Amino acid sequence: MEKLNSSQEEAVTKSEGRILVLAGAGSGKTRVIIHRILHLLSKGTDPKQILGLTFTNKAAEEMRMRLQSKVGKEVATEVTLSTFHSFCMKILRKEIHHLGYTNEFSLYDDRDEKRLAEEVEFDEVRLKACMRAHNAVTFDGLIQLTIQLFQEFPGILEKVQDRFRYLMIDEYQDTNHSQFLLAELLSSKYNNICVVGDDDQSIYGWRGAEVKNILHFRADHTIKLQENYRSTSTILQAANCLIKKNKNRHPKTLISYLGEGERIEIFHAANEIEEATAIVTKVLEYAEKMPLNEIAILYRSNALSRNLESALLQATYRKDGSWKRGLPYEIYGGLAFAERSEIKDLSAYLRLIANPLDQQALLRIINVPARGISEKTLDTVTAYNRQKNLPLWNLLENLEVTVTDRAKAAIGNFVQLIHRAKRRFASQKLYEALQWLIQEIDYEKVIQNEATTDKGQLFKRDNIQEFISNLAQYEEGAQNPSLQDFTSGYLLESTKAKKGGQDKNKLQLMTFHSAKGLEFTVCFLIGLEDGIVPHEKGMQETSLEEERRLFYVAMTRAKRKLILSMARQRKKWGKDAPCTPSRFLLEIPKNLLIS
DNA sequence: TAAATCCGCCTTTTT
DNA sequence: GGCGGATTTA
Repeated sequence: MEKLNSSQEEAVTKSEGRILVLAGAGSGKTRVIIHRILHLLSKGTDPKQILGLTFTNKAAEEMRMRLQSKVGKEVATEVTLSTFHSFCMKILRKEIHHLGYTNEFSLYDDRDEKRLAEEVEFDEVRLKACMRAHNAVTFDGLIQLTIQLFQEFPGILEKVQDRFRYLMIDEYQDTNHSQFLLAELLSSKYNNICVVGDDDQSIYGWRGAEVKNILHFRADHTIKLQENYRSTSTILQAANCLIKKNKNRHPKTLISYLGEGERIEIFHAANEIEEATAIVTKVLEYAEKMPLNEIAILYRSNALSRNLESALLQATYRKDGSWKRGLPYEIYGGLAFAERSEIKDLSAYLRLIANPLDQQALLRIINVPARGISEKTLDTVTAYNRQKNLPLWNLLENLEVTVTDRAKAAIGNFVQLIHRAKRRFASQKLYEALQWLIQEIDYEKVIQNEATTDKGQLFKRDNIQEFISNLAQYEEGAQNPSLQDFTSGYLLESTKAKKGGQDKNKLQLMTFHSAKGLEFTVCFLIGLEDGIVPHEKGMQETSLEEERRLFYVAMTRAKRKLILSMARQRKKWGKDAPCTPSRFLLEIPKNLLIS
């Protein structure tokens, strides 16, 4: 695949105007984006004027690497390739003071936001006022406030427009309303915007993504990339037939050049246990012909991995002349590093030290470890603070509420602690101050309390060490290291659980959703029963289309071999329940299947 | 204040 | 069947 095909060529060279590139699964989307940038550069465009927005850091990073290999590091770093969120974060850290926040604002994650929303009884107006009082911004707020900034201060918008004259957006089918608005604002002066995506792979509607953005994009030119370089024609035909049933889509048909390949296997097990053991047996067969990480087992929901995991642990097989027990696997979708309680606690301390208005951070750790500030005391204090409309922190510093003497003393100690911490963080290395803080508050108490097993405690301590060294690393590398920058970076860079050892030779297990963008030689799709695929809560007309797209995404991950499985009976919340095959299976032509 | 028990729910999760 | 959140109990 050295040369670009004709539609890829067209997508690369149409560099002016509003361009819609409908990039089917496996059609060389990233390659087109990279070549587009190369094409712009070859015409003498200043790399600083090119902006590529992605959804994930991984995608941004991959693009940067591929660009770097073509034009070298120096030019590649001049091109801005970033996620929507970090792009907006950079702007807001400079300009948000125009909107009544300070540039030290905190980033609230979904839980922080939810808790606050409950507090104000889901009153949007009060919520927004509270966010400002806390000097905090939510994920989507990063984008909404950037829009607001651009609308209220056209001068700032124009500066940004003049800087970024060529805009490219990856995975455009996943944009939500504010991302759509942002893209329109950014491109409205020079009118150069190229959006790349696949409406058939829009699977995040439930998170606010709007397929209509890509379905109704006002395009000067639309280019369809329909040549697939990933899968056999059998797999593609099946996927094409399935997705054709959707009404809301740009019609397209993927074509394969890889030959027919083998037919799709269908396997109907008696129950979920037998399904799992049968799959493991088949995996062992394929494992003799290829590295394990070219094989994936995909499922609709995380709960379906359980039986597989136990079957994998029990699997016995011969390798290098001796018998082994337990097939190595890697499972995606554990708790992200930043979501772990010990990391959230320490981040909350850092957030509070950086931004005393950050009330969610304050409330999270005011009694962690337990220091005698009870829920009741907190209730009294927060009620008073709402009534007086004072920041909670100021109230704590200047306690004028009737609480018990014990509580008063405890709060006084806490306030002193934070003041001491502030001085520490201002006067020594951040990571050293953090080490001091962990000792000072005796966080070990929390670990012993929360983790009952030795293993669990060890895990938490490891995570904390990891967190400290992350801070040290950050401090080393950053231009102007700051706590708020560090803590929000943690949320923005979804640092997933550290990938297991360097041994890449592990079977891959993940949900359909997490498989998007990946490919495997052999794919098993399991639990293909009505109620799971499509999910029982997604059976209405519109969500059914998204469920179908999700199944389509899952099918098109397979390069050479696709195996579909289901059970006649499956334990549902502890009880056996009969199952019927997924209605989507009926949409695959029979001649492509074997059972 | 913390432990113990109970109740209600159950998807997917790019930042 | 199992987890998180709420409520009760020591």
